[in-house]
Amino acid sequence: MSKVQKNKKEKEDSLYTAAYDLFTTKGIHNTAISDIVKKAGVAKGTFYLYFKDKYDVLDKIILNKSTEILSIAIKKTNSEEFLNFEGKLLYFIDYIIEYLKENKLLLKLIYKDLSWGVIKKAYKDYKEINEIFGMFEEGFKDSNLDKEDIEKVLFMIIELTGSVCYNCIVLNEPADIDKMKPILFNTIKKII
Amino acid sequence: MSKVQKNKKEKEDSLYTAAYDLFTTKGIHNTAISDIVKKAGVAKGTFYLYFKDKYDVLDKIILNKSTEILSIAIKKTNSEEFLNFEGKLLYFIDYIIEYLKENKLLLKLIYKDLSWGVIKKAYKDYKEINEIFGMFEEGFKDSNLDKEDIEKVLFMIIELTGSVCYNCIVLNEPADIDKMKPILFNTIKKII
Amino acid sequence: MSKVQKNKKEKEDSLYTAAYDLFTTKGIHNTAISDIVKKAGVAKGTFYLYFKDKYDVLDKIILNKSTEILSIAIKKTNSEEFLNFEGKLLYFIDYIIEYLKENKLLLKLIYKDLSWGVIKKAYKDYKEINEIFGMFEEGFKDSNLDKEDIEKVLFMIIELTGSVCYNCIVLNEPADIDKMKPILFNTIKKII
Amino acid sequence: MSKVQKNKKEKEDSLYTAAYDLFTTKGIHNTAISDIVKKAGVAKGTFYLYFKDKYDVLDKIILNKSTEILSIAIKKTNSEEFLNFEGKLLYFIDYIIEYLKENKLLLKLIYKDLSWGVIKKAYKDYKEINEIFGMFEEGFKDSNLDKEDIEKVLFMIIELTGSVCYNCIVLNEPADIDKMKPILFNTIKKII
DNA sequence: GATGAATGAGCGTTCATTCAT
DNA sequence: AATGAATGAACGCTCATTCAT
Repeated sequence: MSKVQKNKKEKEDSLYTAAYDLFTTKGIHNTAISDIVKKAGVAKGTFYLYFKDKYDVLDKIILNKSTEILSIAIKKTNSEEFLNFEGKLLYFIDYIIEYLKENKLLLKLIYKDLSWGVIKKAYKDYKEINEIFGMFEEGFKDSNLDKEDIEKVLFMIIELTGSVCYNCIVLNEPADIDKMKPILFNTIKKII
Repeated sequence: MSKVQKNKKEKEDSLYTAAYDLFTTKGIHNTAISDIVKKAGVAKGTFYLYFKDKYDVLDKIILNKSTEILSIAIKKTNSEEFLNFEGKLLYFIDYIIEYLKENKLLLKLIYKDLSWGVIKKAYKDYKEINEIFGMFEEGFKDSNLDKEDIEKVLFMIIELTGSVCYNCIVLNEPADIDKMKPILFNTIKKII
Repeated sequence: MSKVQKNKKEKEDSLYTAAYDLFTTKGIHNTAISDIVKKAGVAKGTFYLYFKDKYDVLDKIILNKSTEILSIAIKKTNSEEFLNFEGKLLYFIDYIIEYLKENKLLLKLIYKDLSWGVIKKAYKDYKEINEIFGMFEEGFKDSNLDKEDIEKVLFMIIELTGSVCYNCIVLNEPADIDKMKPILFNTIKKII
Repeated sequence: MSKVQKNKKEKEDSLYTAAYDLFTTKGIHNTAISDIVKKAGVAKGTFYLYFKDKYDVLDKIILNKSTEILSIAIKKTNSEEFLNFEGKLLYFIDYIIEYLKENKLLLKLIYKDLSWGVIKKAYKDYKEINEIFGMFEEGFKDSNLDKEDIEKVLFMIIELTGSVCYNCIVLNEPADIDKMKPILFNTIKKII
């Protein structure tokens, strides 16, 4: 990588980092582009060399972070041995919950704008996300559900888990995440 | 009600209506207070006699509309006869889904800011919402779940239904709501 | 006029005056709205209560000033006695030339954006401008030209006079206005 | 011409062409230097190797194009035979009008900034433009006008023609150019 | 209670210009 | 000679909020 290329990468990265820090601490609404560039230590115009507007950075951050989490979780899950699919899935979900428990601000940021569409996009572009679908299909191979229905069940489990995480971790409603987990896991067991 | 009081009520109502119309059609972000007062046909200063700011109206609208929907649904459900609790619950949920299907813009508006906290608040203040909890507790009376756990299950069913409605009706992801319904109902059956 | 109305008029007038002064001295391109409001002694937002943007004030200034000049000139001309139409027309034109000679900056400002369309607009709205057309038609009543052709001749005389004024007074090209006048007048005599 | 010099010429030409295209289609105000270089396919810095700023290219374009038109018109006129000076002059003017009728965008671009000064400059530098003055002086040799007055008459005819072209072709005011032509030609006949 | 003119901080965005490569 | 990433002053414009009437 040339010196110029390296410098560009550094600027872009510092903008990402600054935006992420401000979005999570001050909120998206309260973060101005001038705040981001000030924190990143670059000129205002530089921002527009890399991003269209505030929501452009946000979208890219959400996609990156979401993919990162799922990627780590699936990698970790695949490195372990399980008796059955149920155990594997619950381990995977538990890993994500524990991760988000430690990254409350990240959870707050990504949940509101994380949609099934984003996940589907990541699924196409990233090998690791693809593996989640693979794991899920494998787990359901003995059932009489077709591929589309399996996807719908996965969608519901993800949405349910996401909702529970957001409400319990961020809002502490209706209960603490640790108190909620057994019920959630029980529910997921019933679903699959 | 005196003439003055009636006039006040009219102004407040016109502000509510104008705000609701603009929020649903133009979006919250793109609606300014000046837009609301122009549409409502009142002076700018008048807005501040009734509301703190834009988000104050929004919160009140969400609370009102949410309560209204749930209230209608529970009233309708109570006017019918059912063989068992499962049938009753699914009828109740189906009614809400069908309602939101017809009111896509409303769904879009309330979902993003509808939290368990709002529902809990409505539950304390409105008789009809209270009945939903009553119906649910009644349905679980034979199980060995305590009151808190029952509430958690209800919470999950509501969150799951809300997520499915938002994704399928507003975003059409991962499938049309009518294609998703059987899976959702099946899942709810498994949960209870 | 109420106090509020008077105050509004004052603000608008001060914006007009400030804009005119800056446009003529610094040029349109080099005048920012912040300059105008600073000079006018009002807040930035106040500008937008009265005008759409910089070019909105400009258009209105051009229309006002143009109408004003023509209005004064026709009034003055009508107060004098003439042997024939030719004398009357040349007096009218001479009056305008002398006026613009004393108001070089105004000439510079209005010429570039003064079009026949603006004059036609003023002709419909202002009684005095209308009289110019009347005077012209009266002068041509013995010719065999129809109304439309008379208008075309008037148009050419105005354009020619305007061009000569701008070039000779503002740019001093190809000669001083006083040296050019005889040729211009001679030409106009030939035209009518 | 060396390869390097050829390359330089190519770059400069592509900048001219790009600027001309953008000025005529998007307008001068709405064309940024970044637009020009993008269209020309050169780097931003390269622009400054050839031009001072946006108005530098503009001035050069106006001078080039104006000279080009006049040059073609005089060449064409000189290749024809005429009974008298009047016929020759009107042919010359008509040629220019027809040319501008087909090049509305060019007319729009050059008119606003085309001054007698530009023509005088071209007259000194370009042989063909010089011939126009020659033709004119030749045509007036029997009158008792001195050289300076002849120039003034020429100036007025050019300004009048220019005004009529701009208003009738670009703005369609006060009439279509073809409807205006007879009156214009008649007027010019009267002037000379 | 109701008004709406006035405010001005603050926003996103542009773009001519520079200069190390 | 050519590049194009970086700059940052400057801009137009918005809009929540105030307050004299």
